[in-house]
Amino acid sequence: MNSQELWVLDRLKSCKTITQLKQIHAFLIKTSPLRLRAPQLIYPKLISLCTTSSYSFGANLTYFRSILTNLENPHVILYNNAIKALSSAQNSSFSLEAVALFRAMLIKGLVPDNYTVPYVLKACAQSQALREGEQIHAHCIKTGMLLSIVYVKNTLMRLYAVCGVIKAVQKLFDGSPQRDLVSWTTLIQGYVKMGLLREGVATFFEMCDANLRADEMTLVIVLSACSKLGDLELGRKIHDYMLDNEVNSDVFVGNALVNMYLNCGDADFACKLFDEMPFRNVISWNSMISGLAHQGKFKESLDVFRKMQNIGLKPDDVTLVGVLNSCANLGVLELGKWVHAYIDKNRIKADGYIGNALVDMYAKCGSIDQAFRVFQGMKNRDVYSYTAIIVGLAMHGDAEKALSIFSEMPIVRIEPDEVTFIGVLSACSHAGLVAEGQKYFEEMSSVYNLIPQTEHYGCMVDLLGRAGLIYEAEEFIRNMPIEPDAFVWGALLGACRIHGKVELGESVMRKLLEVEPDRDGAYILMSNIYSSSNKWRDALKLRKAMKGKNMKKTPGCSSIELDGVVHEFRKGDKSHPKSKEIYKLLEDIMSQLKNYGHLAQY
DNA sequence: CTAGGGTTAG
Repeated sequence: MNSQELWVLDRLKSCKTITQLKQIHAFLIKTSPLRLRAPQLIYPKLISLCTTSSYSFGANLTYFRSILTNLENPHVILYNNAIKALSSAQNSSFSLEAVALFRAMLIKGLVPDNYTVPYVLKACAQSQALREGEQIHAHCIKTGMLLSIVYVKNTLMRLYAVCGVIKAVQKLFDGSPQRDLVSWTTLIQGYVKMGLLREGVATFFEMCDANLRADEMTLVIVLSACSKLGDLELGRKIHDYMLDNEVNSDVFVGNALVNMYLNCGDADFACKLFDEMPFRNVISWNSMISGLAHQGKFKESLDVFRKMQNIGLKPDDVTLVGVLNSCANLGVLELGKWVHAYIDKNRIKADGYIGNALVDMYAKCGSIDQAFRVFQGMKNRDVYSYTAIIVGLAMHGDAEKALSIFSEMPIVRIEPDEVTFIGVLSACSHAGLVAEGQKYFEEMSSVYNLIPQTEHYGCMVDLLGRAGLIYEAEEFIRNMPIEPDAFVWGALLGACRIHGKVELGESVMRKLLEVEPDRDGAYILMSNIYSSSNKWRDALKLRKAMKGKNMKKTPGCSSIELDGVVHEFRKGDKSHPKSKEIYKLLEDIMSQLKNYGHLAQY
């Protein structure tokens, strides 16, 4: 090899960009005796550049393909590398390109080996290309690969699992002579992905019975199933299994454990585990932030976010969605606005999850105009975006705008779902639009194939009841195809309160107590009905009857934000450091109100 | 050069 050739090879080694690579390529063709071997020399570097750095296949696909087709007698490995590289790209068109390469090599007479097939199947799974996957499945049956290579069978199972064809996953699993840990894990994953959580966990126990020992990956999936089930007892069982079998707790497992304990309601233990984790990543923090919010511990969730800020860990979009969710539920507009500014500053696009969370946050914090602006600024709106703004507008009493936005949905071809209709019906209810509400309720099933849930029946009872159509509301409940629950009876009792229906109220209260005997809501509403009809004696009797029972009280709770700190107040709560002064001020206000002739209502 | 892992809204 002469010095010029060595120089070229050296250049190739240190080449860092596609542009440089193309220059070397041009040089090779024009002046080097190596020109015939140019594709062979360029090709590996091109693959590695496309896979290791930010150079996307998208921009270089044509170049990439031209090199590959110019290779003389390309070895299967070259195709394998290309397919592997394409299969790890995010873009689904690259996955189809991987399938195209697979076809091309078959046409060239090359025989795909036990590496090619898992790669191309991975590409299919990534883009959920079920049709293409099925064709490759057929190829594997014909060549006998399916039976002889466990990798092939497992990646095929994975393809069907991500496409939601759980029956095909199970069939492959059942028909397989050798099942390793990956086969079992993929089967479990298939069930969990489909929401068949119990089946997934049952499969895990079957696996244990088959004397296979689970590793970290399997357990992460099983823990996430327990988390979604909210079954603490089951979750603890899995945790015990891990301790018994000395499963190594890496950051994935740690996160899954924290998440499981949070979603199953043991927040204290979750915090303890979180604190003890030797290594935490952004997902650990996200798990805490959204998990605490899931448990209604919004203030604690924001405290965790603040700690995350203090250690200087950069939040990602999942963090921000969680924080916005907590802001929305606490009404903490200031922090919500800060998140919005942060999003703008970091050029995160306010679309998808983030946009929807922003709309919801502004709506729940009372800035409906700002919510609307964000909604309008979103490029990609989905059913969640529409529902957030419709529910928000309904909450703010702007039924007209809520319904007008709802009427846009068919034009942009977004199907409303059950929650959208909660917004639509409550908009009608608050505006007294009885006929419209009835029309929408009817359309829910006749046009959109949605089955009304008790919440929707509750909205309808509220709609009729508020409008004073108490008899119609009762009739509506009698004709319900499902058993009325607390939602429905509560709505009717509320209507009795507004319209001073004492006798009906008494019978509705009994119904409400039948379905929800241990909550105080029915008593409170009824005692309010008595009080507002000046039946003080009855109100007092009811309060006394309540005291004798051990009722679950829905605690009155409010919060304010001051200089970035959330202060939370519960009924009878004296834990705030300035509690004495606060109560003193409240008393002052009450006595001043009295002086102005205001009578406390309850 | 092979397969299976965690967090996300109304």
